[in-house]
Amino acid sequence: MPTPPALSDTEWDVMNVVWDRHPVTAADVIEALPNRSAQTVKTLLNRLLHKGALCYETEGKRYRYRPAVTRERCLRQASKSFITHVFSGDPGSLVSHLIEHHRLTEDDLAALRDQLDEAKKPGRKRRR
Amino acid sequence: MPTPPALSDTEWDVMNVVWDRHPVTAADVIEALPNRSAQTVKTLLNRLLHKGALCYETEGKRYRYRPAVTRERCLRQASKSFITHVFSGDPGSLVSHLIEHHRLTEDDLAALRDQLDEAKKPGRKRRR
DNA sequence: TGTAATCGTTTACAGATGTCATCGGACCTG
DNA sequence: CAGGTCCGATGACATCTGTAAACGATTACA
Repeated sequence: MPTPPALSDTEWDVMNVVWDRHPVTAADVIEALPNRSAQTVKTLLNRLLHKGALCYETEGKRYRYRPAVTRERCLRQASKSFITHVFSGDPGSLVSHLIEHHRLTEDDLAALRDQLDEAKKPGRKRRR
Repeated sequence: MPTPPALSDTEWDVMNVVWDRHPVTAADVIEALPNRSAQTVKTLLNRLLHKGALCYETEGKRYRYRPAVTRERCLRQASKSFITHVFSGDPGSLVSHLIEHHRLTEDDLAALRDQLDEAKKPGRKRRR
């Protein structure tokens, strides 16, 4: 279980498209990211291939890209790094900050309440 | 209200020290960050000065650094960017991810529950 | 059939990042 | 006073990022 490759902001944008709709062609990703030029997206796909975040099968001359790493693992990695540097390693203060400063919907809040109750249950296994 | 300067991971490490104990000398920061070489820390302090994140007063030949931007503003900025790219703009799913995958203490959970209750109060003003 | 549109690949490039070495001046110490 | 020390400033440098042009092969259309 090697560490998943670190992703830059724009690489996350690309990977999110791939995770959401794989398999995808370059054209699909380009269409999904109207803010970046087609060339830029192509470069990013290529870099992600080389850093092992993507894989592909050939379909005619096109590629059909797929994730080569799970979103889950990348999210953990990124969140951990973010918390370490930005929130001095304290996940609690990040959550707190989010609830205070980033508008959550009523549904979000309700879901979180449920999740907290769940997390509270005694005897629940905590992952290390 | 100009946008606060973007901070890199190592710059956050430095800024957190400054926010926690300002005013600080370079030596203070170097001591607080044993993982980086003294030279590296000095370079970071210099860059942070030039990008307007720090200011200082002279004390003899030393500098006494202070934050030139609030941690609050920088945190918002960084969290927003992180959510946008890594969590596709959905703060709720970040909070959810944190509760699931990043161990929070019982105190954290209790505090969050209180915070949620607070956030739930009807008629509470939501920021834009 | 030749020409334009597609694709992935390669090359480019400026700016950011992380890490340090070196430099010139002030200071202290013997 | 001379040599070492400490300080901030400056120079270096490899790598990463974001953005995109140029290239060669292939396909599709006129």
